[in-house]
Amino acid sequence: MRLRDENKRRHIIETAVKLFSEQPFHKVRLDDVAEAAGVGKGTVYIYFKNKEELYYNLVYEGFAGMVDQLHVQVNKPGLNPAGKLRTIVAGIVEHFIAHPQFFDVLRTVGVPDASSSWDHKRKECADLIDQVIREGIAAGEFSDSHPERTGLYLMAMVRAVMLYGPKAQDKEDLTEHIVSVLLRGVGGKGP
Amino acid sequence: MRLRDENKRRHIIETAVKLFSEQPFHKVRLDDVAEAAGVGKGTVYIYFKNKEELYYNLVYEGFAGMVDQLHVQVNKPGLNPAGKLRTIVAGIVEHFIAHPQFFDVLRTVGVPDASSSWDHKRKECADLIDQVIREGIAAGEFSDSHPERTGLYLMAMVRAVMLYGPKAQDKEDLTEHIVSVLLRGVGGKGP
Amino acid sequence: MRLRDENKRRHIIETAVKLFSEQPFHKVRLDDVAEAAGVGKGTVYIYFKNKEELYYNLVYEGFAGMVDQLHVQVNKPGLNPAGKLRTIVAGIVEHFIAHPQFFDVLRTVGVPDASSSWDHKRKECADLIDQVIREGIAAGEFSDSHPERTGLYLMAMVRAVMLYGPKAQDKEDLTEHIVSVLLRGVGGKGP
Amino acid sequence: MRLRDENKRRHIIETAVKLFSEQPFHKVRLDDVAEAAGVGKGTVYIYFKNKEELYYNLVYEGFAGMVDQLHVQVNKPGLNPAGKLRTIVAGIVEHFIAHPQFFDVLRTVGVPDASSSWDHKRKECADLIDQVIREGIAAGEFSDSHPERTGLYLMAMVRAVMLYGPKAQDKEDLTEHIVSVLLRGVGGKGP
DNA sequence: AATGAATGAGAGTTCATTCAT
DNA sequence: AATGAATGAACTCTCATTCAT
Repeated sequence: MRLRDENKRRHIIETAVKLFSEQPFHKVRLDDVAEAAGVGKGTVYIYFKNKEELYYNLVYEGFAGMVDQLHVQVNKPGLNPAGKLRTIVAGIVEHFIAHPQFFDVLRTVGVPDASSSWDHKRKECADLIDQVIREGIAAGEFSDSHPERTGLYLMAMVRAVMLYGPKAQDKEDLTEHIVSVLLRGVGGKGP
Repeated sequence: MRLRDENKRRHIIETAVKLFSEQPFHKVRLDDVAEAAGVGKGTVYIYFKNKEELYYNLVYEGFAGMVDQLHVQVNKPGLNPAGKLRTIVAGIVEHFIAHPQFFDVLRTVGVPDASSSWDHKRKECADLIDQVIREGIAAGEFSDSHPERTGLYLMAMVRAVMLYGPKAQDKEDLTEHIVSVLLRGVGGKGP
Repeated sequence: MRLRDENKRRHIIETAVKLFSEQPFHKVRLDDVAEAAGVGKGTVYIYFKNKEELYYNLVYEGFAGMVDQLHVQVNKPGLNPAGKLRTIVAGIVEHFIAHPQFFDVLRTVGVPDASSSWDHKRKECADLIDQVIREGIAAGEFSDSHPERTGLYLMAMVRAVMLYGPKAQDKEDLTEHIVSVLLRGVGGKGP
Repeated sequence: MRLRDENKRRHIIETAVKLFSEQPFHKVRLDDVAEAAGVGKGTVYIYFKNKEELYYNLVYEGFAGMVDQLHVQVNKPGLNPAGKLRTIVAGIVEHFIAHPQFFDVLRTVGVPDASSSWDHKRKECADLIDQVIREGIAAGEFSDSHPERTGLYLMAMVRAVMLYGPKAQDKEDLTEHIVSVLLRGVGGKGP
């Protein structure tokens, strides 16, 4: 499994993402992946040990890219906790509007085992949100008895809307609504 | 596919739920389902058209049972909108603590296509929440620009905590936290 | 509910013997075996774990049948040691003239590992010969410093002639020659 | 397929002999041969047309070397027919004790087709023995109705002991025993 | 109705061979 | 000449589905 050409690897992954988002794992044939990527079937096996590993890599790399981006965006100076939260929500929303297949991919097979680097990255994302909330609590702006859960909530909310909500969503509107629910809840008097 | 023996049908479904919660769809063999249920392979095909249909039935029936229960509980007299919301959250949390495999099933395969009765039931659940929120808005107690999304949020939040949160969760505490985030958000000053 | 059919098993084995005798192991495709036997590919896997096991069974059962026959024939009353030796040689020669593929099969892949039941059966055959020779020695008719080797020699001699000798061999003539070499060697004066 | 570097060719063959003696033909991958020989996979194809040809060459060259040696040894002056026979047996035994993989190779795959130069060389060996026996017959020392078979017997006897006999064999003892069986048989009274 | 032996399309995977470098 | 990444035909094997009993 020598990786001569990192571009070819990326190309195979990107092709596979497309296919796995259209059909569940067991209906995507490796032949199709190879053909769609314009490489031989054996070539896929040079870059990935097997079909599962291809799939896990594809899931992981997509998600990891997003989380890495979030880190950068959140740490830009001049953001208060609420601004950071909005930045995170906006980042996640943006990412999944740009890559609508991603949640589909997660949906069709699920997730590797809990000890995987994938899970680690998801935790990293949850921790990022957790920290922002704790920062807000420390600043006296937030109040949350379980910030660690709220990170999970946030990701789940985006996921749910992306998967089950109406297809065309206004990016800003969606971000605002999630941020609003997260910050103020629905239990206030109307403005 | 007329169901001769409703008990046998239920038994097959319950056995299948267990298997599908442990492994992804494509790794559960119909042989295994039949053997675990203690029936012949052909018998499964008497009750279900094929593997997919078995799976969809199993997902649907679990979810449908929960939604039907929610309807009953929410319509009990003497509940204000916030109380209804709490009832719904508590119902969903309770159901998935009692049937932890159910979300695992959802995780490992995903969901049938959008036109299915399954989706219809999910919409029914979302609508139930939607109505409660609109009721709250009408009563001047809630404010939400997109109540239809909030139904999705609620289900997603429970799902996320169940799947990715720590294993042992206190049922009341979890319910309270979700209700609290939903009603007041995290953006308030601490008490 | 059809029952596992021992006849079908035998039929598959016999078909496979034919194919394995015509081509080396790695050139015989399981598809061909199934097709030639007139059964589905999967059926072969019901009766045999995999291609290797099919092959080993086929080798073993052919050889075991011969050895069992030899036991019977040698123990017929009224045979002196030389007669027993002749009986064994005749038996082996006869068997491999009747089943010319057998040695071909052995030739094309060789033999399973030393601990197998196959090896055990070969040893049983060698021991049978060994005993006959020791019997002859005890009776003062034979003399052999290593009777255990001579069993190997005998089988090898038949094998060599069958594999590398001229195709059409006279059964009696061949038997006589081998017996003669074994009993008197070639180092005597002509008659 | 012009051989640039005869040393490299020999090195590949010797490496391959080792691998083919450990596993049957279809389990030895050309990758393994190349890697074990420390050359690129393509390099093997410079020296040998394909895997089969590599194998045949390896079998042939090993055997041819032995036969050529036998010719030399047998034609040394001062040997009577029995001495020549003993020389041949000793030569074959010696060769296969020195190169135990060789028979393993024969065992694991068998032999190319009958028309090959390999078969020719085996015939040459059998003829050598045949001639010695006929010489003995002419000299009134031997008697054999089918000397052409006896050549086959001799080679087969060595092969059988090498493959299936106990691992550690005394070279002289083994030679003596084979010669003794060949010359006098086992059918004499003890000394 | 119930069964499980039989099926065979098609899956994932391997590996001898090629060929651009 | 030497290489090893790339190839894809062909492999072994699986498993959803059928159907004779």
